[in-house]
Amino acid sequence: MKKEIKKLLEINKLKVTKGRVAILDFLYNSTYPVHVEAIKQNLLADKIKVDTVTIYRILDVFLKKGIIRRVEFNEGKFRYEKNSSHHHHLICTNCGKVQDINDCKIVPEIKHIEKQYSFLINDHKLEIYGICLKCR
Amino acid sequence: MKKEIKKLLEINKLKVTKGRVAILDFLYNSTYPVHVEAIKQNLLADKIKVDTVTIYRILDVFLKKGIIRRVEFNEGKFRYEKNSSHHHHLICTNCGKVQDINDCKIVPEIKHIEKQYSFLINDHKLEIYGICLKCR
DNA sequence: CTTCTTGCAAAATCTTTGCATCTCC
DNA sequence: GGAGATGCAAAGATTTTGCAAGAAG
Repeated sequence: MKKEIKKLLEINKLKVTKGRVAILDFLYNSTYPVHVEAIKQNLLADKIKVDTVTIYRILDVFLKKGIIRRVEFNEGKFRYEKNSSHHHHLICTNCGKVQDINDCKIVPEIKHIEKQYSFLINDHKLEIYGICLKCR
Repeated sequence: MKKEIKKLLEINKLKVTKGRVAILDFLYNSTYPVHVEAIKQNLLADKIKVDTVTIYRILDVFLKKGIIRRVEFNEGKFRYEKNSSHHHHLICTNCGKVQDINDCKIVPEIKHIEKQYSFLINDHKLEIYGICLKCR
């Protein structure tokens, strides 16, 4: 649904351009965080040519608007994902596959840490590393 | 205690050089993960000159031997820490300070995820972001 | 003395910046 | 038409590689 993508851009006072629509569409349909290179390849597969620099700039704008999130999985580069509800990640250390975990059950423990360490906690990330079913 | 550092190198069949001793000493006395640049500055403060390339290579060797660990906190560069017992990190998003959390109470939840998602889990990382006491 | 380690130079990656041109509203 | 977005070139930052010289055991 391209309409919803456009609406999302308009709500955020961003001009509707082919690059922004395509990137937002891709990120909103991906079930895990992706690299800039993966974004670029996906656009190319749809015959949409957008310079890498522009991709970075579009991602920056989305990040500032809070539309997306930026994460790192010890790979030396960033991944980007839609800023949906709080969730965590399962990462296969063999094939690199990333899977979302949607039910976070550690909030009580986080609250406990907040008290214990006198931190004002805003966010937390849980990454779980292992071997996926296919790679066994 | 430089002696223990040297012993650790010998146990791992690594030649004892001033760079290795100094870096290992620094990492074992730091209470949180540090950047390459911080390592370099620390060595310089002790009048120990080691090329940045050499620092990377020393860290690589330590990583392969399992003496240290490499982590990322969404900063676009790696941090390194001694490979001590399992623990997590509290990160101040204002001043960048990182504090270790030594008691991990989420293992039962990890076990549950392992079953639920059919992953063979090897490791997990919990990062908590907030504002530290000083920065409030 | 032999193997492994280091330094220097250079390159590879990923990301950011400057500026002129183009596009959306 | 004007503000904002893009492409291209170039630069910055972090990390890796090649090779000759040096140090450890």
